[in-house]
Amino acid sequence: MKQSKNRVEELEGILRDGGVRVTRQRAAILKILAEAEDHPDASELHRRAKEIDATVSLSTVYRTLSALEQQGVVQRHAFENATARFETADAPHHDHLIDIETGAVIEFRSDKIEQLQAEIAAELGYDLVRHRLELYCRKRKD
Amino acid sequence: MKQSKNRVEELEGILRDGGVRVTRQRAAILKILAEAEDHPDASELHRRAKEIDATVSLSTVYRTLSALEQQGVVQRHAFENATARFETADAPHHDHLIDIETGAVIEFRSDKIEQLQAEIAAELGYDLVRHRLELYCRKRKD
DNA sequence: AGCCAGTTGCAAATGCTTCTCATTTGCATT
DNA sequence: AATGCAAATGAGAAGCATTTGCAACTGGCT
Repeated sequence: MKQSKNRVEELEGILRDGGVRVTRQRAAILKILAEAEDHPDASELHRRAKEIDATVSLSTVYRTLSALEQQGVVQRHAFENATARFETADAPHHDHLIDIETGAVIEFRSDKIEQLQAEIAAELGYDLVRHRLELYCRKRKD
Repeated sequence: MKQSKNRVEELEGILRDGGVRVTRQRAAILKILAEAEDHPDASELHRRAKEIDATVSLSTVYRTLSALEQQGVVQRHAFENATARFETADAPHHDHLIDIETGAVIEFRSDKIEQLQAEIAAELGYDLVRHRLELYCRKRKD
């Protein structure tokens, strides 16, 4: 929260450097993204962004997310039968554990798994470009 | 191929036991699925099924696939920005490597990764229910 | 053979996402 | 500060894969 202003300015800089204009609407969306601790979808981002700038349209949210994705500052996730969800791409690579009861998303990282994946691809004669690993879980009851 | 007739009869038995009628259309779809060596999507299945029974509609393909999925004889996969693809659920569990140039799907299995996934979930206080692991790769050139 | 809930084909509806287009706006240049 | 213009915008239409409503059929048990 305290740092989100800096973070937003940093993101705006990345956009400008990439030749992408920083409009009022985009600034609002960036702020929301920088503050988000969860993995909101487009319409949730729209809902939140409208509180900063009521003129933001859903089209613009989608267009901005695509632009941000291309600039590499946002990542799009398509979890099981759900709409696309987004997060800023500042954190190092990680995979996701999804609570199938609440939809909550927990990030994790396993270097061992990362390495095994590359090995498997290599064995099959391929170079690993990217991967998707999602664990659908239920909170342990006991 | 030689065994697909038996396989189809087996699948039909599963359906009947599950209280699901085996109609002309469903028999055609089952045959196609049993013969498929790839991971076709709904419209490809439709195309193939129509060669056996021209009356099969795309709606029925979708409805049948849902029924089969519920009976546990078919698995649905939603790979990156693509339509859902299906395969019979007879083979033991495996994950998928997708050739990002051709869309080809290769199955693989790593007990080590399976085990690591369960460990990660446990560490985070969860029970792993199911998971999705997809490797998006490019064929090694050299 | 006859019944009747389960199935079907068709078309219309969905829901997310992208696109079209007329209008506005950022911002580099005067 | 005013100008020019490509980029961006809002609103709504369009796309696309998938689902659904409905009237007409049909498995499969009696």
